[in-house]
Amino acid sequence: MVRAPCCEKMGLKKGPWTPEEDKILISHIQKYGHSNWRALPKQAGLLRCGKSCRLRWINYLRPDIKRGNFTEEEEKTIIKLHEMLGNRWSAIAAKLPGRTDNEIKNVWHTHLKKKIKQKQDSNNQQLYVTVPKCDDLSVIDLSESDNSIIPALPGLIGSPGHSPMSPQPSSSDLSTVTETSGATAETDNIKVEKMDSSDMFFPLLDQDLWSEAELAENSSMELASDSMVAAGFYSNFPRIDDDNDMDFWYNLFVKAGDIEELL
DNA sequence: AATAAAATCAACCGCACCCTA
DNA sequence: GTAGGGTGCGGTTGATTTTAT
Repeated sequence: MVRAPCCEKMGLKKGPWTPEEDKILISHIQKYGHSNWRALPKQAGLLRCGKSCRLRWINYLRPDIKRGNFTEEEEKTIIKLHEMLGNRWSAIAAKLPGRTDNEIKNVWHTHLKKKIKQKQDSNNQQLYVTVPKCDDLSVIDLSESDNSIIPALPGLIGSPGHSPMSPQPSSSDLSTVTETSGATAETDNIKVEKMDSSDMFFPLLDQDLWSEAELAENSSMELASDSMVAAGFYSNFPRIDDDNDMDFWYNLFVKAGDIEELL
C-alpha cells in the first residue's frame, strides 16, 4: 500500500477559513458527526484537507469553546499545570473546559512566559544573596514588601556547612539574610538585604551541569526538580556537590515556599 | 498621520502513536 | 510481525492587529 499524501495538493485550499466554509463544516458535523476527518471534507463539499477541518472545528467552531480573555484563575491554573506537565498542551487543555490546546499554547507563549520571567527577575533580586562588601546595604523587611516571597528560611543562611557556592564570602560576611530578633518559629519573618544585580556572586551555569539524573538520585530533590525547571532556576544556580549542599537548596526551594507563591 | 516594531493568534507542518489489515 | 491509514499533538509560521515612535 502506498500512503496517500495528507493533503492532496491540487485544488485544496489553505489559509484562513471563510464564514461560508465554517457554515458548511458546522452543519455537516451537526448532521453526520466527525467519525472520519479524512473523508469529511469530501462528503461536506469542502476544498480542505481533513486535518484542516479537524483543526478548525476543534480550535474554533466547537460549540463548547469559550472565547475571550483568560481569567486570572485560568492563567494560574495553566501556570500550575505547566509546572507539573510541561508543554503537554492538550493535557492542560483537558483541565480547562472550553479552552483549546492551541489557545493555551498561544497564551503561554505570549503572556504567561513573560509574566513568569518578570516575576522571576524580581524574585531573583531578592532571593539571591549578595556579595556583602558594600557597607551601606539597606535592609528591607519582606513582611512589609509587596514582593514578599520568602516566608522563612530558618537556619539556612549562616548555618554550618551551608556553603554551596564559590567563591565564598567568609562566614562573618554572611550577613545577607538575618533573622529578626526574637525569631523562633518557621513562620517568623526574615530580613533580606536589598541587593543590586551587579552584586550577585552566583555564576550562571548551564542546565546540563545540574541534570535531572542528578536530581533524581535524591528523592527529595526530585520533588523540587519540576518546580525548579518550571521556574527556570537551573540556569541560575550552581551544581550540588554534596549532601549538605543538597539540603541547602532543597530547603531553599521546597521549604521556603510553594512555587505558587513565586508566581 | 505615517511608519516601524511588537504582539497576537489562526493555521500549517511534521512527527509519533495507535489501530487494522 | 509489518506497513499503511487515521488521528492527535507540539512546534512553528506568517498574516493581522495593536502599540510606539
